[in-house]
Amino acid sequence: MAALLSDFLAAYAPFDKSELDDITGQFESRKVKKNEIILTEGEVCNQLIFVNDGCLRLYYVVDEVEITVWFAFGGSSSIDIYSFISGLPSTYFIQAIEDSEIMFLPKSQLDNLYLTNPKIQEMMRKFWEDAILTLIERFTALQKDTAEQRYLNLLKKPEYLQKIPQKYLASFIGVTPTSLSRIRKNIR
Amino acid sequence: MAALLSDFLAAYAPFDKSELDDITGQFESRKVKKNEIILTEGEVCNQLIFVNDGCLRLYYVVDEVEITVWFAFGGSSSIDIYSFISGLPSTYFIQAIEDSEIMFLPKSQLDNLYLTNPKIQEMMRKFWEDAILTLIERFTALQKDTAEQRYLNLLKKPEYLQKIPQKYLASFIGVTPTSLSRIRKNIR
DNA sequence: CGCCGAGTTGAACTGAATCAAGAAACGTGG
DNA sequence: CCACGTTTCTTGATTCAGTTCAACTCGGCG
Repeated sequence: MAALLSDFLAAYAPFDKSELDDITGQFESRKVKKNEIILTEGEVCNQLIFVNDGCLRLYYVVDEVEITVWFAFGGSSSIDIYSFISGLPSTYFIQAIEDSEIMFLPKSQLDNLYLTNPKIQEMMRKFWEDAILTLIERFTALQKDTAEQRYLNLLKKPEYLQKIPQKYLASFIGVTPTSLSRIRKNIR
Repeated sequence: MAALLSDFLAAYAPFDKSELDDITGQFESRKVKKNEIILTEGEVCNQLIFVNDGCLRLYYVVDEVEITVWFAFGGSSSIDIYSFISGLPSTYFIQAIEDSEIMFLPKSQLDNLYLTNPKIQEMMRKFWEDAILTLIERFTALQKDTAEQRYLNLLKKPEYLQKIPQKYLASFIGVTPTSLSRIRKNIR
């Protein structure tokens, strides 16, 4: 049923079966269509969003141009972390790249869980630790790698190339679609 | 005595006085001279480092060139977060920019604290949340602001300009010292 | 079949890097 | 407290990676 989500949570803290059932039972499930917007700029991201199946992308818009910063595939989470933590209105959108099934838990409910089960603190601590490692990797890549190197690294993740249109991948690695096209040409 | 550190910890979880004394008592204190290296590339960063007084910088080296990624003033922490979390050897150096007094807590001791006081989980969760907000802000600035805008933002933090040599500030905002010099020229 | 969005390609442009040389600031020892 | 050497900062000339704008091609879908 919520096996993927259970596995996801169990990776962060030593929950037993009944705890996992209790926690996953508090998530609500929802199906979203391709291109549907799950979070809009200006809203507060006050839900933990977990992708059961499909793929979401997180992006922001500057001067009419969309900058994609993250993709979430089945088995992973998709949140505007900044808004979620700070409680401030989001500057991001979350959109389904394909028909997807998502599970979400309101932050208010998470706050309750903090009080009832101390392992939730540990889970979220480790969840954030994971997020930090990813953020630092991306930050460093942006600072010290060339666009071509960043694209070569992307090639190691075939699921990205299969599912995600090139125009989204471009801003994800920090270039324009035009440049990404040229990078691909050079590599062949 | 360890008042700064107490305040720092208390900002993250509702510790009472005796808990704070207990925790801060487990930190060791050390004085370091200007230019002294506290963490070297290749070492694992297995200590929480808190700056009591002075200023440290975190940087890495690519092709003989130093890239500074963070400064820590008195009252804040200075860790290679990536190595600390992952347990992998660090790719960074931590160096004192001026004579400083630091306090540090080995990770093994932090792991013990996790077991003895559940509030420590909460503290570290919120500590990471803080770190994430900072990381995202810097990531976004690097992606969407021009070098000049990033410098203008730096101007809002006078302590940076006072204490930190320009050559360190340059890579911190993602440009070469040469470019920073030109940016400053244009602004006047 | 025709259209429309995605991707490619070319030409011109631009922000920042690089390389090199000179000026200013700093600190260390006499 | 000054003099000298070293480091930091500035400035100029050139190069380069990546952007911008525009035109064209391709492929899928109504």
